[in-house]
Amino acid sequence: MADVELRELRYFRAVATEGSLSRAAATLGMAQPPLSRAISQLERRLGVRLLDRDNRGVSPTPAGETLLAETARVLDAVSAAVHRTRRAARANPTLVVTAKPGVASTVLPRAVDAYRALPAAGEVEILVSGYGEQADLVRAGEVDLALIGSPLHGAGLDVEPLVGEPRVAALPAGHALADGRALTVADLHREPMPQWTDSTPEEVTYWSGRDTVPSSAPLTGPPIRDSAQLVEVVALGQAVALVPESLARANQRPDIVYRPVRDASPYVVGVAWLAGSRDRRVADFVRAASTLADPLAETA
Amino acid sequence: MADVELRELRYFRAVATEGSLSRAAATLGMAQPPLSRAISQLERRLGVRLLDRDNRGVSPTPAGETLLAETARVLDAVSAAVHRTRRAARANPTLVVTAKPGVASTVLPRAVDAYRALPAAGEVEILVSGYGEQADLVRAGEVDLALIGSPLHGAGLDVEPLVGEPRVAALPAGHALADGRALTVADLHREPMPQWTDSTPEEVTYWSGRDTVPSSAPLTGPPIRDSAQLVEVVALGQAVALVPESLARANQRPDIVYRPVRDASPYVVGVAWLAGSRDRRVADFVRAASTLADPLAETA
DNA sequence: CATCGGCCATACCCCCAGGGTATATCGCTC
DNA sequence: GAGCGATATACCCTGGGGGTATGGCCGATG
Repeated sequence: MADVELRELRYFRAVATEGSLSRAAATLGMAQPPLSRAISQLERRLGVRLLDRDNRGVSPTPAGETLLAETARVLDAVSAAVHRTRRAARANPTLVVTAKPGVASTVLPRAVDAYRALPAAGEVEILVSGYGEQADLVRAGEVDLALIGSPLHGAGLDVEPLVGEPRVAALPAGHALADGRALTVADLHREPMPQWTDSTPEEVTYWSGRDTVPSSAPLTGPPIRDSAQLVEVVALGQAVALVPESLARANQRPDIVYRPVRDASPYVVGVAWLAGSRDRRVADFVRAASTLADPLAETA
Repeated sequence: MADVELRELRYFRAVATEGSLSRAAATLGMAQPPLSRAISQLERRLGVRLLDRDNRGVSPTPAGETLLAETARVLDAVSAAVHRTRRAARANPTLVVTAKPGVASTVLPRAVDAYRALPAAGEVEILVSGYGEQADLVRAGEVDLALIGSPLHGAGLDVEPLVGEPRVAALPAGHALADGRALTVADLHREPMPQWTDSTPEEVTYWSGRDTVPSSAPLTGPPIRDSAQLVEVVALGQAVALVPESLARANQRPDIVYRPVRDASPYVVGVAWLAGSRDRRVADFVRAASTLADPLAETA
């Protein structure tokens, strides 16, 4: 019994995220009644009420919330299974490794070169991916490895730190804190700081500098999606930010000053792969990449 | 397209592990032809040949091997989803935490007490589980947390070390190394050491002491399944072993002597939970349990 | 070398679960 | 109370998943 099927989970996810059976049916390309039946059947199988219905739609019960989270895991795992199996079938299985734009042209080539120097090295393919999607690509099995930046914690991923660099404060020119003194993160806690959209609690803590120095001050500041926006809002005087030194070097401009922050944790780039992978080539790559490690990485 | 269904994965797993369509059909309680068709269909959907057939059965191709591994992940995730959802539906969701026999009566009660002392603490249920099945219970969603022993690495699990203790050498009375000198793991590498059955490479490395001092000497020694067997084979002079100090204290007997091993890594008990869990109670439990942490745990 | 036995693939049939359409029912709004 | 926008129910139909029978292949066996 309780032989849940993927179709039911896909349906449930659609319904729970849409908040409506009829809308979900539309996006699934099917009629509403069978969907209604399928969800009821899923509830019967689990013996659990998953949705509260009323006349304006549906909303997940607590049990439904957990099923929704678990469903994401399952569907990720399925997608990963399909991708990995297909990739494994190719004659010369290629190791696919990804990174976001900046890292892809700096750290990644060094790591790839280190791997290619191994006697047992195979083909490597580099995929440049968008901001924040590296972990998903690994989980979905579309890539074998990803270089990700701090904070180095991804659910379901194993991570090995590679290289680190200090973080510095980015201040609008003429800001009160820009007078030349060295700063501490506590100085920044009372200032508005940019908020990355869709960020996890860990990311919020890390980018606000609260990973080393906790603070209960409210988090304020303009929402941003990428580092170009970050530079803009700082230049406009809307916020101060804690940024990797390399970003500071790449964005020297008269309306922004950068200052060291003594007690900020460093920005670390690490290599991540699916937790528990037994793939020989993945292990080789990680080992080769680790030879790039510098001492700063320890403090991640 | 490529809408793989769980039924197909369950079938594939059965076939791949049985090594035969007809035997798998029997264990699945169905006839062989539909199974054959289902597998062919799965291969068509993936566009990948999964099995090599011959007249004496089937064996997985490399792609089939990866699919088999991925299938385990998927089915684990599904089972976890079902269990967690059902548990979440109960009125007062109980936090279920497990440990193997020894740990369940020593470290676990202390951790549970620390959690119960929290103002927001809820119900806690303790489940005593068998050797080596703790990680599976967490992955399958049957428990929320597990106390596991070194080596603290479980695929798909997050682990926080709690308490550690040194490991000592267990030697047959009269053994050449039992003359009172302090030992190093290198001394043990040339001796036969018990081999845990079904152990992962990490476990083999850890229990042979090769995690701190590598060695290429062949691994020899009698297979064992639990610590009672371990004590027996040492007492009989068939092997020497590296064991936690607490096990040594619990098994004082005239035909075994225990000796410190200076450079052996400690035995650490940690609390493990599903990687990336955002469950409030799980986080509370881990935080409460961490207050038990002692300095030795750092070296895990 | 003819036979047999085990195994997988194919052919063919049947039935039901999953999907469609039509409609009932329920709350809210105006 | 009429209308609207939801979900649930009733009923039908079809595709595919499962069954049985059988064919083809290969190695073992006398």
